[in-house]
Formats: sequence, structure tokens, C-alpha cells
Amino acid sequence: MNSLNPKRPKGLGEVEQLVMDHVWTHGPCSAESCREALGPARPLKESTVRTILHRLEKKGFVTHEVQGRTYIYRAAEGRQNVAVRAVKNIIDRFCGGSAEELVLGMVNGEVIDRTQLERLAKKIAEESTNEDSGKASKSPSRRGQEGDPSNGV
Amino acid sequence: MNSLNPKRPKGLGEVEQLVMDHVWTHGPCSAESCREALGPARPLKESTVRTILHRLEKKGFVTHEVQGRTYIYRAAEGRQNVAVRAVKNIIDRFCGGSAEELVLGMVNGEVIDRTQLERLAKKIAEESTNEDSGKASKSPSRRGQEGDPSNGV
DNA sequence: GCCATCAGCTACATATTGTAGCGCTACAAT
DNA sequence: ATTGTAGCGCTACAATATGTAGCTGATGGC
Repeated sequence: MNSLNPKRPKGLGEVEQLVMDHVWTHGPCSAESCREALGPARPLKESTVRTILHRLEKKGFVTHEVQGRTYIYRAAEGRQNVAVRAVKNIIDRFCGGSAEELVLGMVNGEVIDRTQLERLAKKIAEESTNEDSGKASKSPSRRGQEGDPSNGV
Repeated sequence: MNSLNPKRPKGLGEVEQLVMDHVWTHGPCSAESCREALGPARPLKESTVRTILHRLEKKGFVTHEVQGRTYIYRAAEGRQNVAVRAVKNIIDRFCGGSAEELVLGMVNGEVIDRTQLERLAKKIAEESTNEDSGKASKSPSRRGQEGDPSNGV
């Protein structure tokens, strides 16, 4: 019995990821829609897809609304948001909370090009200079949910 | 050459992470050393720690050398390297391979400050300008490995 | 009324992770 | 040589995560 930490952050499994990809790219859709989309690459039974969607909802990745007698699922958060949260987690676990350190590592590891980074930084700087006043911009609403997408690593 | 299986290498569990943290911060050490280090926070039996270390080695996070009749474990890769690989994986799965997109998201998500980013970009730019010719610096060796620490998410 | 849909519930197999007991071997002290 | 002991691998078991699916039941169309 190990329950020191009652909340194990759950991530996305392979199939879950595939389904999320569909939801993200095609917007709100039904279970059948997902099933068809995965069809060729991953033929699954209807109930299987429903189970996946159900778990995804439980994990907080999607929400649903009823339309007629069909459930229409939609992503609760944008792809990028999920990615950022996952990265944040990595930063906490491996970089002592220092995002800079990570970015630096990314450059060294050739995950991002220094030229790109420079360009990006410049672009961002300009942007913030434009409507700098309060640095408000449009931060993507903080998701308070504990759902931590990156349990791996 | 350590590419043993083309399977997706798993990530680090909670205890595994703790052990790795010790190895990373204290350098090469024995199983007992790890056990003692975790002691207060996580009292474990010797065999438990050995199992963890063993799994860690199987996953490629550590290597060992025999010293007398004791196994001395050492990290196979630096913390940051592991972090970067994990992030790379996230980028592939959520950002269509675009690291820029992720960094942008990080700024929006307030994971990294735009000021920090700017400073960092500047610093990196200077650096590369200095000894650009060979771009040697001390990039942490190319990891062509499939070793993917972040299966989660 | 009957059938095709679509949702929930239950189930099962496999893999991962935490945790540990057991037995074997090398070495040291008696 | 005998015994104690440190340190290792092997095996095991429970809990959870994930993939996959079957069965039951409600509902709307024909």
C-alpha cells in the first residue's frame, strides 16, 4: 500500500493521445467521429472509444455536452496549454524551477535553434512593448486543476 | 550502443525520481548511500533501493561499476539532458515539432518571463558569436537514443 | 413493435511502479 | 574452517494505468 501521495498525476496514453489529437484538430465531436478518425490506424470498437473519452473527461482533458442522444466532446484546454503545463512540471522536477536553464539546455541540445530563439525573443519583446502597460496580454487562464499531464519522466 | 529495445522507454516514478535526484546531486554512489539519503523522507529496505537502481539502469538513467563488492551507480546523463529530452517529446506530441510554439506558450503561460527570455537570448547570441566558427562549445553530446523519459502526458 | 444508436457499467489483460523477502557469495573476524 | 555479514540478483505481490471490449438499457425512427 503506497499512498503517500494520493494524487498521482495522470498523463495521456498512446490511444488517449490519438483521440485528443482528433478532438484538438477537428473540434467538438462525437465518440463515433473519433472512432472513424482513428479507424485506419487504430480500429477500435465503439465502446472502447467511449471508454477512452470517458477517462479523458475524468482526467479533465475534455468535457461533453449532450446533443440529442449523442455526447459531443470538446477539449477542455488547448493543446499548447497542456504542453506548457507538462513542461512546467519538468522544469520543477529537473531544473530546480528555472525555466531559463531549460531553455538553455534546449539550445545546447539543438531542440531549438538559437536563431529561432532570438527571433522569437525579439518578437515577444516588440509585442510587450506595444501593449506593455500592464503585461496583461492574454495569458491563457490558469487552470487550477491538479491534472498534471506529465507524469512520465 | 545502448539501444536495446525499440520500445518506448518509460519515465521516472516518484521514488525513482528521488533516487535519481540523489545520484545527480551527490554523484556516484552506492545503493546504501541512496537508501540513507532517502531515509527520513522515504524509509526503504535495502532490497527496495537496489530494485529501483536496477530498474533505473535498465531504463538507461544510470550505469554502474563494481568497486570491491559494491556497485557504484552514476547518472548516465545529466539532469538537464533528461529534461530536454522530455521536453522534446512534448514538443513532438503537442506542438507539431515546433519548439518556438512551445516557448511562446511558456511566455504566455508565465512559465518563463519575457524579460528572462530576452536576456537569455541575448546571452546565447553573444556566446555563439564569440566562438561560433566551430560551434563546439560543450553541447552535451548528441543523443540519438530512443531513450524517451517522458511518456506521460 | 422492432431495430439501429449510443451511453453506462463491468471486466480482463498487460505494463509500470512501489515494496520487500530470500538465497547466494565474497570477505572478515573468530 | 566456521560463522557473521554486507551487498547483489531473483522472484513476488499489490496498486494503478491503459488498452480493449462485451453486455445491458434507453431512445428515436420506420
